Amino acid sequence: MTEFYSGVQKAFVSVDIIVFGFEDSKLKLLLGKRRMDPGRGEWSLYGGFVGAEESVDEAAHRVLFELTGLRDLYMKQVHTFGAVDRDPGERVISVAYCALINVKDYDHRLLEEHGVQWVELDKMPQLYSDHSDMVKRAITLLRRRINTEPLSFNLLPDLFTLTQLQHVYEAVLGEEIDKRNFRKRIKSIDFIEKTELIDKLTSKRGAALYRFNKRMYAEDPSFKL
Amino acid sequence: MTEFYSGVQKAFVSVDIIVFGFEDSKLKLLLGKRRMDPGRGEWSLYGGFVGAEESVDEAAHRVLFELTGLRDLYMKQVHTFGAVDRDPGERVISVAYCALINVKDYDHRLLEEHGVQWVELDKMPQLYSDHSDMVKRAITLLRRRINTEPLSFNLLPDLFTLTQLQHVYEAVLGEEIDKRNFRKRIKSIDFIEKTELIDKLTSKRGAALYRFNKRMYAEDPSFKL
DNA sequence: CCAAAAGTGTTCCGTCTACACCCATGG
DNA sequence: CCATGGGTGTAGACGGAACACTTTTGG
Repeated sequence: MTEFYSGVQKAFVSVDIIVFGFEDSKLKLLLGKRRMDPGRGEWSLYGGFVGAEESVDEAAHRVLFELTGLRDLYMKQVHTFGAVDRDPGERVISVAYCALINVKDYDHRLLEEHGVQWVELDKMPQLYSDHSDMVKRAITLLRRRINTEPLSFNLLPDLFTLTQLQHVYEAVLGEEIDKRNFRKRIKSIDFIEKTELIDKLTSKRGAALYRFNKRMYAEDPSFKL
Repeated sequence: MTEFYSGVQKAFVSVDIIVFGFEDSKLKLLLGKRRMDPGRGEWSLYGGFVGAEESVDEAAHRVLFELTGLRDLYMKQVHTFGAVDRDPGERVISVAYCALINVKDYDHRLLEEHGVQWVELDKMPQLYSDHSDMVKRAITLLRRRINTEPLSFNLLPDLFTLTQLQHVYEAVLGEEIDKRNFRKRIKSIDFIEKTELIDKLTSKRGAALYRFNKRMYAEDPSFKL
């Protein structure tokens, strides 16, 4: 049995996480400058190695927790990158994951601690190794799925206004959306609940706050925007 | 630098390939009974380890070539499976790929040589380890993409009738499609060319043979069925 | 001559899109 | 009182879904 595995080399397996946030009507991601070789000083995603006693998914959640201090965040596997020389040092195969978080939940002290910062997607610098490809894939995934899965709420606080929600869609899809058509569609989705609460921060008149009702969604998990 | 990688264990990385074919209006896949431990005798996908000097994608193509003797087949990465104990022997992380081939191109002598056979998707047995999950993911991927990417042609010969093409869609989507609506949509796609050739094998009257024009598609790669 | 598959249009209905004005309030 | 963002409805275009009969020919 061991003979069956012989003659094949092992590899390091890592996870790299594309963490998306949303602020000022812009899609942003967490990037840092590498503090270690190889690639010291280059812009890069946050990542880590898969340990011997954890699954790849678990590793991704552990690393995301390290980075954000948050658990149970929305995260999906994006793609696995396995070019021979993608890491200049050793053979490292990396599984990219995409996470969505509400920037407001993020403890800003952690930014410095991990040497990362929020960078607007539109102003993304060139990244280390194949990390730019990882981001590209993650965005493609987001765009494909945002209309068929209730992703968007993960980028917002529990309570949000319809204008905020619309801005999320506009930022992800990169195009403007008609306000009245958007709100019409939202009204037809019954697990997006209007609350009695009103947000007076962003407008003088005040805007109704809405909430994503997970239970109601779980009962009939279909989504079409 | 080497110190940076220390304290982390390496893992075997493998590829497993879900090979879809289409015959008798049915979607089928290539499955074999494992000839080796662990899991000897269980139904399983065909796979192999990623070598030290090849990328993961290259490994997938190499393994697919081993299995089919064919190159340049349509293949996409599906998902990476990394549960700690997914392989009872060693830590093996596996990247699943999905390939589409025309059964007619497949050399049937290879079936026995590799101990595999075409199994109807609807009659798929329980598979080794997490291979059933791999198949499930691959199908989800197929269904999502068949309407937005020109996949379907990869399951058919170069020349095909519209009825055959419709059967591919019906098999993948698992539902019947209205013939007139289907043909109307096909007519509006200009890179599906009608040839002067006629297929007299499946019907007495004869059916026009069509062809997917890759060049025309490459010029304007948009697809919507 | 009949069974078996190929081929062909129209109508209806629901959905998406375009589009402009009034409201409430803080400063 | 006015600037700012919140909130609302309708008409017309478009695309998808339903639906049945004629044609050809091998056996």
